[in-house]
Amino acid sequence: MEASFNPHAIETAIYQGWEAAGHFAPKASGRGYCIVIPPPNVTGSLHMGHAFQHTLMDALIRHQRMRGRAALWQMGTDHAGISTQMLVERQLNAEGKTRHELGRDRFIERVWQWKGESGGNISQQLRRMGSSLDWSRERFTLDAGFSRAVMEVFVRLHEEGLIYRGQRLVNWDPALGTAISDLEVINVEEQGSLWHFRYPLCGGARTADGKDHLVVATTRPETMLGDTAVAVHPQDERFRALIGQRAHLPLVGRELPIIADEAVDPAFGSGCVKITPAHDFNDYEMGLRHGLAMINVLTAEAAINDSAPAAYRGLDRLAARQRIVADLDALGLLEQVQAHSLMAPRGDRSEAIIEPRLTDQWFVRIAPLAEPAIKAVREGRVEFVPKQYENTYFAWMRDIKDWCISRQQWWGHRIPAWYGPDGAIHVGQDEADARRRAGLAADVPLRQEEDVLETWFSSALWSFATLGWPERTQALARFHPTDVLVTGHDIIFFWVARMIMMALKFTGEVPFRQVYIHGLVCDAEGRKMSKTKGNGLDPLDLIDGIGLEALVAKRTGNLTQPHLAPGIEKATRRDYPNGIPSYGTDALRFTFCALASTGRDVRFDLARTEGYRNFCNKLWNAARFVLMNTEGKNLSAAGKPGLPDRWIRSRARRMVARASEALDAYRFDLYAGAIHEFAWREYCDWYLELAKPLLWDEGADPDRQAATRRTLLEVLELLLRAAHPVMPFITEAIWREVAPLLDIDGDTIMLRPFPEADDLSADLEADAAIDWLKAVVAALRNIRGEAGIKPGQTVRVLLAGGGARDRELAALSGALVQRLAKVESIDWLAEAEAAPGSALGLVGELRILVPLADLIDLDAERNRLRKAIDRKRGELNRLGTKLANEKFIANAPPQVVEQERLKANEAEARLQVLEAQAASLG
RNA sequence: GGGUGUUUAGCUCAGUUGGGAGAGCGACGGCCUUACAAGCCGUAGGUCGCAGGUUCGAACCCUGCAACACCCA
Repeated sequence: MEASFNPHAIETAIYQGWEAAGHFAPKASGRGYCIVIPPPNVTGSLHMGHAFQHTLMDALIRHQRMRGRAALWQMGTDHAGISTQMLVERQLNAEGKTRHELGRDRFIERVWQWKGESGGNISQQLRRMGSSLDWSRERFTLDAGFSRAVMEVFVRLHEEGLIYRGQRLVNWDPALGTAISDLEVINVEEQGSLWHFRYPLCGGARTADGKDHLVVATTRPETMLGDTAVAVHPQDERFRALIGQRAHLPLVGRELPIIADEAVDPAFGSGCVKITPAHDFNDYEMGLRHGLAMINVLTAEAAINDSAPAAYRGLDRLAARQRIVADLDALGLLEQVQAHSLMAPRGDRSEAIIEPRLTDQWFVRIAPLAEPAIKAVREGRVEFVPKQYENTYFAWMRDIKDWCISRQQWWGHRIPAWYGPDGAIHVGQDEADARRRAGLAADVPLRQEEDVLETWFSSALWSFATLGWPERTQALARFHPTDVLVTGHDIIFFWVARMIMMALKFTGEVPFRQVYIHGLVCDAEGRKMSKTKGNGLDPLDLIDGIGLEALVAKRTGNLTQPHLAPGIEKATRRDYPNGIPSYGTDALRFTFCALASTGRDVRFDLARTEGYRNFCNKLWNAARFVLMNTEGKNLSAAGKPGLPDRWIRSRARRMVARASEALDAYRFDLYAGAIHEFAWREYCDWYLELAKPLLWDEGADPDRQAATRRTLLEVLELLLRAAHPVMPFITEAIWREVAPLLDIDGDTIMLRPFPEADDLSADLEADAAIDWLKAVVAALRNIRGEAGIKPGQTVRVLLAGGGARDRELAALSGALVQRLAKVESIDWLAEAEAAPGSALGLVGELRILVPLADLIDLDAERNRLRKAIDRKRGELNRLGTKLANEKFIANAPPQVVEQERLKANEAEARLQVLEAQAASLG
């Protein structure tokens, strides 16, 4: 083995070996265990969120695979309708072309071509993460089988009346030229204005205070072109008399009815509201209630259309806004303009301002699907981890709105509906099917719907369509419902909820039994990592390392807002003055696990990754040590293990129990902690050090030495298996060296069993003995450190006090103590013998004395004692007050009181010893 | 406006049914001890956001407040 850990030398080759050997496929027999990957965008690239969740999923899959389950991690990618189409359109634009010039078929061809070029990117990156995905079953939301599932679902929902087409007010993205769903709209607080306009009253009517006009306030003046009413609150005395009268719509010349509606807030603005049913969601509802006309005044590009007066036609909405305000002002109808902050709706992809717009769209009638999905969670058939997120889910599901599934786009599943010459709609799996269902002759001309389905419609089928549905495949029977879904809280509504609804509807089963919701990956300042903010990191850069200039170029290139580049560059140079060193996949994975506590967002901290890279190196070197001391040596199993051997096995049992429990509870942080603590703090810090003196003692019993060598190997091998789910590469590399020495069959650790705590026994005697030894060594090291005794210098030790148990343990472990604390001799002070001037350490009743002679600085020792005495006095004070409290004695459970008494006695005794020692030093 | 979460050592975070505050990193001091200086040994550092309450006893339970984050309208 190389002298230090070098991840590059091992990772790629190991992964290729696993893949070539087919180790990622579920084994033929055994109970199934399945996780479906949240499908990454097919042309996307790996970001920190992916790296995070794939680490967790891979740890779960590897753990279950090692536990003997037929573990399937189902791979697949998403066609990502809007973002992929946007990307390709941008490429076209760069060439000076548009998709419309190309036409639908050639455009789609072009997207497929792009998928062919860049679609392998994400797969390669997932491999670099060590993800044990079953590539042989890889699916794509637009592949033939999946598309069939999508068509099947659409047709059946339509047949049952759960999909309908209708004219509704939807969120319209003018930049993309398509409707989008409520979830794809992000409301951003922005500074705007509130314009107050006068609408003259018709027929000489007057307000209660004698005005001949009403005042309406709006943040979007241009929509006034589509006003069809003015509304007031029915109880509002100021306007009560005007209800049923009419107002004059300036610039347009229409007369608007004045209506009464409870939804009007009399306290907002003037108390009168202009109503534009075709361009505002509240107004739309009111329009339906009152049977108002709905006048669409915007084109698909959000310019003013021909329903408006000629003066405004063709103007962009913002230009029209200026013109209208100016014109009203000129007419003396602009009463005032107030600064006003408002929540502006923007498209999550395009960032364009969304316009509510009345269009024909396809919808899923969602309430009948939501009901069983709510029930499934309430009954615990789907369980959220952490449980908290169930409330989020319920809240959304309870007042869920019908789901707009049509998109005016080309890249996606084209809606399987055909229009007859009479405009009638015929739905079927394909055109022939539609004809057959409708009983149409072959010569009746049909025109297919132009719209495609939104991406989330197909992803909603992910749990079962990836497994072969609508065919009744073996995979479906074996792996569905899947065991757990691992995903971020940002897509509970987009995806998790919809999968639950669709799986219940079409398979009668929940899609997964548990949902583990992890946090989002944020930067050191706690901001969500994102490309546009330039604060993201590429997981591969952490694995491979990257120089500063390359990092700057990467972060500032391709920004959607190029003006941010200088700031990003500055921050990058500040945060990563030397670029990023290479940490390797295992260190990165370990970091993610260690940071993944209870579903909260994680601030990614490179210092942690560095620490875990060091941990990898530690493990690597421990293995080198073990191999050096075992290869070609006597490994006979004849000898009896010694106390340290028994102790480390006992500790290993505890580690395995903690690790398994943590993984089962999705506490990846506790799992990582259990591995880290055992490997470093117990196996390396203590066990290897305890093993050295025995291994290097030429006079030692060969069988005992062999027993220790075996223990070194066996516990290391066990540790590797326990750690494999989180650090697959390094554990595999080391395991291949270690396994042959133990005559273990098999060529990969990933198919070896995960350790079972029950296979190891707890050894209380060894635990106690080594605890004693550690305490004695710690006491000696403390004396040495504080007194400034040179590391190379040996000391003599006298033991005094203590009981029979201390004598027994000293006899057993004295030699080890000598070795670990650089002690040349240990002697017991006779009962009556006076102690020489010494530094003192206490372990229970046992006094550990290091005779001063000329070794130590007297002042340093006085100081040390004083600190110990102060600490002990403080403790005794606290206990004293507590025990003097009659209420405590009366009310606390007797065993607690007893426990406190014991502590007080012990503290008292120790304090006396310390004080006597202090007195003896003068 | 409604909801959820967070607030513990300089930083990032643990803290399991309420019973003497922990880890990693960083800091400080000392070490090239034949696996590892990506290491070893030792040390220091916290009014557990604030204010009340329940309790013999609160980081933990209850109430209010504040700051921050996210979700929804």
